[in-house]
Amino acid sequence: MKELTEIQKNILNFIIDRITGKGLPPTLAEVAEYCGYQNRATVQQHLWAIEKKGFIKRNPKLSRGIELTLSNKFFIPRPILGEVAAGNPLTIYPDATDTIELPSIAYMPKDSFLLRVKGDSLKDAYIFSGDVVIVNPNLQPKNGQIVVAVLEDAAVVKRFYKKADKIELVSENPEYKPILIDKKHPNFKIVGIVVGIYRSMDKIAV
Amino acid sequence: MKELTEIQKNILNFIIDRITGKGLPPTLAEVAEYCGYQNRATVQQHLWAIEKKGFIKRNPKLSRGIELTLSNKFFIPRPILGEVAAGNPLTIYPDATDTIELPSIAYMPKDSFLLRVKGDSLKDAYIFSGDVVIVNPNLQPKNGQIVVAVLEDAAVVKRFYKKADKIELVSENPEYKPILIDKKHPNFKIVGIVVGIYRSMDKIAV
DNA sequence: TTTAGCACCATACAAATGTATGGTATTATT
DNA sequence: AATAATACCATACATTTGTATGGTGCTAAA
Repeated sequence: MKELTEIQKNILNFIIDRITGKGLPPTLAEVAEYCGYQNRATVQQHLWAIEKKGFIKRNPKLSRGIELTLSNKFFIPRPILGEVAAGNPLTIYPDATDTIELPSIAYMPKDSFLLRVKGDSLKDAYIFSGDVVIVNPNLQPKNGQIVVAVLEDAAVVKRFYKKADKIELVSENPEYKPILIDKKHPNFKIVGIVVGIYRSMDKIAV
Repeated sequence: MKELTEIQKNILNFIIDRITGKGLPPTLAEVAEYCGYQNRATVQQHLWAIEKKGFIKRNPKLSRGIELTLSNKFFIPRPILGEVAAGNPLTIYPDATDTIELPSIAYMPKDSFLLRVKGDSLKDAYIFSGDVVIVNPNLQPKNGQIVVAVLEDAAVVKRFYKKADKIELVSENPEYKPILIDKKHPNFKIVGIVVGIYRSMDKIAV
């Protein structure tokens, strides 16, 4: 399978976003608008190139007839934004560091993103180093939910508990002590809520 | 939510089939063809009725702009083939016993299927009761991989090890003893390999 | 008896959609 | 120097698509 150019990658990612987000492949016009093109013929040519390289399949004459052919449609490559500490904080990298083949059954709400967990402070919540967590930034955290938070420019994954005027972030692992943060702490922000985890088994298989 | 008529149910099922099967909602013309109608206006009226009763949402002017609003527009109930024992064997039921809320974008690949794990014999492999495992029946098992096997009409999830003339299926949990099976055992079959697990977090959140 | 809902039909129309053709410019390879 | 691939543009065309309007029966409720 040949490599895609940067522009082709960009278009393919847009198509994947639409399919996994809205559940609806885009029309040529929608791709053109996203890319800022003045016509659909340019998109047509890009799609033809992407199809020739084997990443999509087009159903001729059919509106929105773009299918993904990635690994049998079962897995969709998605960027991992960075690594997040379950134990001690780590920085979230601004650019994607890695990609994972995420199963298409995994629920990816709009705007949500992936982080790979490092450390074992959540092992009693059955989340382990190497697991990929799906983070939804559009939800309000409830007590007991597992959240991703940024504290002093570093990210942590912990259980969230709301107290009178403070927020408590606790690890399941008793080795790590709970963190207490004032609600008005300037360098604290809830990034999102962990809505699911995915683990590929080939890491474990010998 | 009002009841649908038989015809409306039929159309809604066709729409769900298309979305979950092909990943593409149908056009009015495709529904009309499926129903044997001579025109799209009839479909339009049916869709209007189905939308009025709250089962779908239409995006005006947008081709294939039919969204499902069942429980949450992201999720569609899908059958789980059965429960599979990580500890003691359980039968795989021929009919769906339960449904999992899968994203509406979920194309299930032709042969793969889902099983919900019951029991704790795999807890040292970090698979827990309630997790959904993704099973691929088209792979040859390698030593150390986690497989789904049928033994005497019951299914188990265990680690696979190939011996000289026998197959050993072991649990991670020492409470359960390894199973040794002759390769030519008549009522033994490897169903597939666990390629991944998916866990929705709202089960765990308090 | 009137009204409402259901289940179709036919026809018409503007906009959207995929496709086709031909053009320009840049870059990398041969 | 020639060729191919990439990355756009403009214009045109036949279908497809969603929508609108109006009509015919039928059935059940008010």
